[in-house]
Amino acid sequence: MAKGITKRSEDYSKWYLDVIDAAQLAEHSAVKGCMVIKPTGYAIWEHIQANLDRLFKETGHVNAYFPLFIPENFMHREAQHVEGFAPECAVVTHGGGKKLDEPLFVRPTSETIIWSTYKNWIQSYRDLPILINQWANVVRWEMRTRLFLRTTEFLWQEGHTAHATEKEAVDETLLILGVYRTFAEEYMAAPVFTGIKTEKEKFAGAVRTYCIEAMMQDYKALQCGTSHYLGQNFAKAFDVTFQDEQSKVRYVYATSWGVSTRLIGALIMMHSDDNGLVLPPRLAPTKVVVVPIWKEDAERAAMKQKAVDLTRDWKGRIPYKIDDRDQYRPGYKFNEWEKRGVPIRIEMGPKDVAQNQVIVVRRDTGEKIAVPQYSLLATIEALLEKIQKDLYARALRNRDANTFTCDEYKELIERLESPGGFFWVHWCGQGACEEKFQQDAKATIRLQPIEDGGEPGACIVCGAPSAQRVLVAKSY
RNA sequence: CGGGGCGUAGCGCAGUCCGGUUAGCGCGCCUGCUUUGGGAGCAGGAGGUCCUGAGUUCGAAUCUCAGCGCCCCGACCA
Repeated sequence: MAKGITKRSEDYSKWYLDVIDAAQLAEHSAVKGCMVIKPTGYAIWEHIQANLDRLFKETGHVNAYFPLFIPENFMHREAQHVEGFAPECAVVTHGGGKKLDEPLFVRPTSETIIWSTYKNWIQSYRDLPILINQWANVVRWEMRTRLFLRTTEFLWQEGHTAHATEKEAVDETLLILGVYRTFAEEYMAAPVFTGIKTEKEKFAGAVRTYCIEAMMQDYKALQCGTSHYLGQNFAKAFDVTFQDEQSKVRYVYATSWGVSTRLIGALIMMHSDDNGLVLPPRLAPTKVVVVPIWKEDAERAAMKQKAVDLTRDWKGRIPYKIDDRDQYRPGYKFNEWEKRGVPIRIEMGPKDVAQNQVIVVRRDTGEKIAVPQYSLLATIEALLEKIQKDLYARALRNRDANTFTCDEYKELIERLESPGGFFWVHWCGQGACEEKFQQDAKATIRLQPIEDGGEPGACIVCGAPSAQRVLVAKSY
């Protein structure tokens, strides 16, 4: 059916790239590792931005903007941070035709430039908390890139907050984790596991990294967002102190958190199918496309007019398009809008108009129903919500059906290889055992549960006591 | 950085081994006519630094040397 899109079962990786191409989301640029985000792809990002931005503001955050460039010495202030990020940074050595006295790092993340600024902003407990977010681009010189999932330059938001107490900072970290979870579930229709990264996987410079992890259709994990409790690491590195109510000088506590254009990759890999892009309605730039159909010239004008009349009161309620292009036939248009992921298509020809109805087609299921024109708007609004819920339910079923507990190491390695999935296993907490997953199956511990709760057991690798299970999977 | 593949029209490719007139094909694009309820048909047409540079030759997309770039697979990562 779908020309030009590789089937998921044949080559998942190729399918992913084909969907991006067919839906006109992005393409490779003249610069290695960097992509051009095309209007449709960028519109999805704008919807992600708009909704997250509102959630951030509802939880008390404000936006600001910090420089793209970071003086080299800032990067070196926090030992873990520089060790983690310096190898993948782009560095500017010349400007205005002259060699710079001090090289400037293109930000891979903004903790250092921001905390050097916060030092000037914070003297008293009355200056706290600072709850700032910025929408920005960052650069990480990755060796291997994939559209949306990992590009040299990518767009993201990064929140950077400053607090008087550890508790307040930890609460902030968890608050944002909750925001990310809500956004993933309610907007992306993406079920996610939340948890804590291992020492090996945590953010360079963090005390603790929380994350949301989602399962893609090929059963691999994708980290969709992170929220870091940074403790006093950056406050100490940049000497950011305040006087508390008792006039005592103390270091500030910090958090940082972010999601990126990678989320678009997650949307594609969770919901799309062999016919192209499938988008959750809440993030779809165009939610409904109306395709008027005609046979004769006389009908053409009438059908076009009918499409306009039909959608007259939709403005401001539903983003829609009328595809009345003369040069394409209906079949071509149906196919095109399927590839591009518009959640609902309305087919409207002379036969339907004669019966005061239209044909409503769901992108996610292909289901076609005849709907009376008088109730169309209400039907569509309800259907969009239903599609949103159904996509979540389908993704959840896929995850549940491929998430297992496992207690035999050999079996774990085999099953990770084929058919794959998420595996809850006991782990003793030692890095050596963690590395063994990686070596034997190229799998990693995606997260540890936040709450202790599960039954104790024995580490699946070494047999040492384990308090709880952790989630192991292959990942992007 | 290691392994593989590839640079020829907007896109996908053939031609290269074995040098030879005016460099082809499919898709897309433009014009016209017929079409239009699941990717239309016919006719005409536009579109090329054959990745770059040097060399060999009467003659190079094709041979030689050097360089550049991209994609895919691994190690690093949101």
